[in-house]
Amino acid sequence: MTPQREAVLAAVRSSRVHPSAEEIIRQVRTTSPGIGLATVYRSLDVLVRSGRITELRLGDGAVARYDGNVRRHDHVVCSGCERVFDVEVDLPSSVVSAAGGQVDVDIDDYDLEFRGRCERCRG
Amino acid sequence: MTPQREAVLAAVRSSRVHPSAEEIIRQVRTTSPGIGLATVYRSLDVLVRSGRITELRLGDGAVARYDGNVRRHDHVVCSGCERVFDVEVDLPSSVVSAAGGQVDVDIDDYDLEFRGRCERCRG
DNA sequence: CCCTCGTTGAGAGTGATTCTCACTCTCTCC
DNA sequence: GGAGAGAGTGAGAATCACTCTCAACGAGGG
Repeated sequence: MTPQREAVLAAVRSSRVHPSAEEIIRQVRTTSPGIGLATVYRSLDVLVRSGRITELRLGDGAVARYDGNVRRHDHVVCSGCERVFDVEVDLPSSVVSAAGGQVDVDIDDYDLEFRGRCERCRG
Repeated sequence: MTPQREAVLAAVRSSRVHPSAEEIIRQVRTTSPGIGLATVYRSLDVLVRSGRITELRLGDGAVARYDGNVRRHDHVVCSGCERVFDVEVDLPSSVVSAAGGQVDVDIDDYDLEFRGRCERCRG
């Protein structure tokens, strides 16, 4: 762990908004002004591979977002403002086994993303 | 609907592999050799907006894939070969309402993606 | 000290997608 | 049975998020 990687990790962990790489670099540069773009991307990659953060592809999937919460959880995305909220729901194992029963794949994980309108974006 | 859009729609509908734009253009050019790349992307956009096909972002989300099956269904992605399989599972409405109970969002849809290893990629 | 090796920052490169623009086609509407 | 308007097209440039390359740096071991 180099100071740059620590700074990136701290930025992801302290954010509540599932930040993109661009938001992370903006935050990190407030404390480490000289850090390079490539270093941030490399640090994110290292942190994802070592299980310290997770990478998310939400909504249209165009940009990667990062989550400092590595406990299993799911997301709700507002289709108006694209904000992302964490939720903890229990997917019955019968659902997973139902999926596994339909194709010859050993399922070991899943991603569940809900979509809707938040209170600000309704009406 | 122009001939180009018909050709793109036919290519997506006839494919069983959730094709990317690149795979679609390759297929479409076998019957419409002069079609341009931009036209294929524009046609895909029109078809998605009109609900005739759906766009998927699976796995790392780097490339968009398209699905001619617009009935609600979910996907299993092999983490080895990245092949995508359709499954029809029933997410209990209690799961959706549990998610909706945790955040102030009116949830109207969800995406569920399973990951695992297919029979070819095991071992 | 000095060497090695991993890491860094800058900037070029990449791949998927989108934009721009001149051109064409298909409709009206005289 | 043109004329003009508007949508759609193909080619190529542009964009965007990200990844690679490379020279320089820096900590640790001998």
